[in-house]
Amino acid sequence: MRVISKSGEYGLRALLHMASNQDNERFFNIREMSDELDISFHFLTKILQVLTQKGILQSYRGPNGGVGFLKSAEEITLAELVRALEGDDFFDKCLLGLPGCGERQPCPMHAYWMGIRNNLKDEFETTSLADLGKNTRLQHLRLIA
Amino acid sequence: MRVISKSGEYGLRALLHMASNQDNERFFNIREMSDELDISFHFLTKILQVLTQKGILQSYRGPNGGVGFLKSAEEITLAELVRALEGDDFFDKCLLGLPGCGERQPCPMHAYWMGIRNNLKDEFETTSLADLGKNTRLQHLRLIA
DNA sequence: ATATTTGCAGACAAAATACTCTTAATTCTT
DNA sequence: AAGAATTAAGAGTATTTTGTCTGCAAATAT
Repeated sequence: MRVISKSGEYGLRALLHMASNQDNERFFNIREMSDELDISFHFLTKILQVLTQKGILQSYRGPNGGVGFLKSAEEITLAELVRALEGDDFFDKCLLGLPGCGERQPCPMHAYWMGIRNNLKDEFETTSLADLGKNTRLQHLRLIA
Repeated sequence: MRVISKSGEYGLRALLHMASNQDNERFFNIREMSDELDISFHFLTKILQVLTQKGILQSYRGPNGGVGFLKSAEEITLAELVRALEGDDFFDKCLLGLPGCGERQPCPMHAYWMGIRNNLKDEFETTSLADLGKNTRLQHLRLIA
């Protein structure tokens, strides 16, 4: 079940890394992160750029530059992040890929799938990056292979 | 949420189409299906070939040839079909794509994601193609755009 | 038998995704 | 003011996925 794309995985990992740090206000050097997480620097840069454009991160250039949370990690839900990384329709897509699938013109999987999908959405909507980050730190969970 | 690939979508749609037919024993002409479902003939052929190789379908060549269920649609679970289409590890993959993620070396999302994943697996495991097909037929649900 | 219809198999092409490289813009340091 | 460090932006490359084409193999019909 590849729920998210490779760039989605990378973005999520990077932000979990940031959120697992004690200091939530801190700016993170992208090069350091790409080294630690073993993700291509330029590729990660691009992914984080998107998150900056979408108002989840802020960035500064120059020496000691980097990226940091714009909102606090408590206010960023997993759902919001995933939507930013994978597209706004992430939680609305038809399992069979049929355009315009919905209550009016449901596919055979629609009702069934909507239940599962909404469940996931609720879960992701009520989970903050801070939660996941704190857990990561306290339990020393790994973000690398 | 792109849970399944394009070829997975096509395979699922084709088999739902077959399962929604009254006659479960029938053989279906691939060309007719590709026309009705608006899927590339050769591409669909390839997808169904895989299902034939995996023992879900059987096929016959020649005039009036086609593909039909090997087991009855009652015995084919959605989980089995999706595994055949998307790979056996479909319900086991790490959300962050980390190899070897598991109880011993969990990623930050592991426990969380495992819950959601297993839920989906249970749902898919207890849903048969026949169920979905019957529903499709009785409610005239659409399998095309 | 021969021709026709169908699925099988593999090569090829196009599109999407993943990744790399180069240059520009910004910030800091001295 | 000059230079170094860092992110932004965009072009370019590689890999994977998706889709097409051509010929072969099997079954049927005549």
